[in-house]
Amino acid sequence: MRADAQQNVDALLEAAKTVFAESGVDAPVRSIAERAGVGVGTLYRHFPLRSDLISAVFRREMDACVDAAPEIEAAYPAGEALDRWIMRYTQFVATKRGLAAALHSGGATYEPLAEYFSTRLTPTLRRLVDAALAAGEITHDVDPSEFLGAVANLCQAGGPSGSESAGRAERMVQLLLAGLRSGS
Amino acid sequence: MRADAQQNVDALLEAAKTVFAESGVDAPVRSIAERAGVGVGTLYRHFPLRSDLISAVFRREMDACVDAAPEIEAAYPAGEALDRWIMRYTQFVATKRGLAAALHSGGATYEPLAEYFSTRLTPTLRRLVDAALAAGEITHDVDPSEFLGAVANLCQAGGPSGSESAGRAERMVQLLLAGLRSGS
DNA sequence: ACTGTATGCGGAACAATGTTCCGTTCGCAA
DNA sequence: TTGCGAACGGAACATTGTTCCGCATACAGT
Repeated sequence: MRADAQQNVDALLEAAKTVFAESGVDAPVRSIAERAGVGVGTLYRHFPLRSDLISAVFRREMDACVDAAPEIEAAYPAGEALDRWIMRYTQFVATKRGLAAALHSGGATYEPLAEYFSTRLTPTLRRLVDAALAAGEITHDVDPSEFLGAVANLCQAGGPSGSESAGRAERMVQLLLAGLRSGS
Repeated sequence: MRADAQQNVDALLEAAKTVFAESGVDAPVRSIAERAGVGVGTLYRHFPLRSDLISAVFRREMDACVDAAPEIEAAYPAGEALDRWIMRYTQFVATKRGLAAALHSGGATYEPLAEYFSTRLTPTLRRLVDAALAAGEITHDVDPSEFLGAVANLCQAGGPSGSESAGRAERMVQLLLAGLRSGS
């Protein structure tokens, strides 16, 4: 790869990270290209699909989330470890405005993102749930993929008018976790 | 109101209902106008905000959901009534592709819709929850507005690749309901 | 150092869609 | 029957995703 190309890729990733944080993943492509100081053609050359750019930006943080699991597992009993990791995950998703929506848009556009998402995160949750079940700390099993999707959905901002989102997502996720423990 | 205007409003509502069911609430405005046999100008005259059209289309069904509460309350014990009504609500939201997303888009565009949504549904859930609490059938209180928002979010289609949505939303909503009953 | 070429660049051009505007039509009341 | 103002239709404009292509240039080979 030519040196200038690599430079542009880096600039694009940096710009995208900033713009996504500011305006969510639905931010206009042009604004990203502009902030990176390149033309839209350049952006599309390196990231033919919008999801490629999103994937590239969030992949690192997803991995960080996965990597946090082992130490949480080591430090806490199975049930609490599950809770703590899910809250860690919740905070990750909650701060990425529009990530959840993109993930669940249904369209094939975001398939690769969702694919990577599941591939990395699902096994981690599977292990945590199995451990908690074995320890008898939760009573219900769940499909990890479904659960991750559900939490991501709950993290979406907004809500019928009144309720400000501060803590809303966390509370609902905790309710979901509580559901894993309810009798029968 | 002139007779032809009323006719067009009806045609637009009918067309919108069909198109929304087919393609979700994000369907192009033109396609609705076309199906109704009117120009887009006419559509915008009667429904200046996109949300006005959506509101008008779904208002009736929301009301039906609210109206279902009393008979459910009369027929079942408080706890089960809560469950049944929430599942009724879940099915309503789940079949309206994009409704939840619109509701939670955050933008002021959908405020009136969300407003109406909350105004009608929140008091209903408040009553059901209070009754279940009083009967000791659930142990946690929740903010009705938050809970309704959470359920709507869970009803959004899709999910990280693998999981087909058949029953996914229902399962997660039931987990949420179970959370209301968990110890402490 | 020089040069030729393939790689990469920028942005104009195209397509889809929401929204506005205005000349024209037509329902309805006098 | 007639006149007016409400209502109509769709062209025009704005925004945004995506493609395409003429031009610039990094880098290998000499």
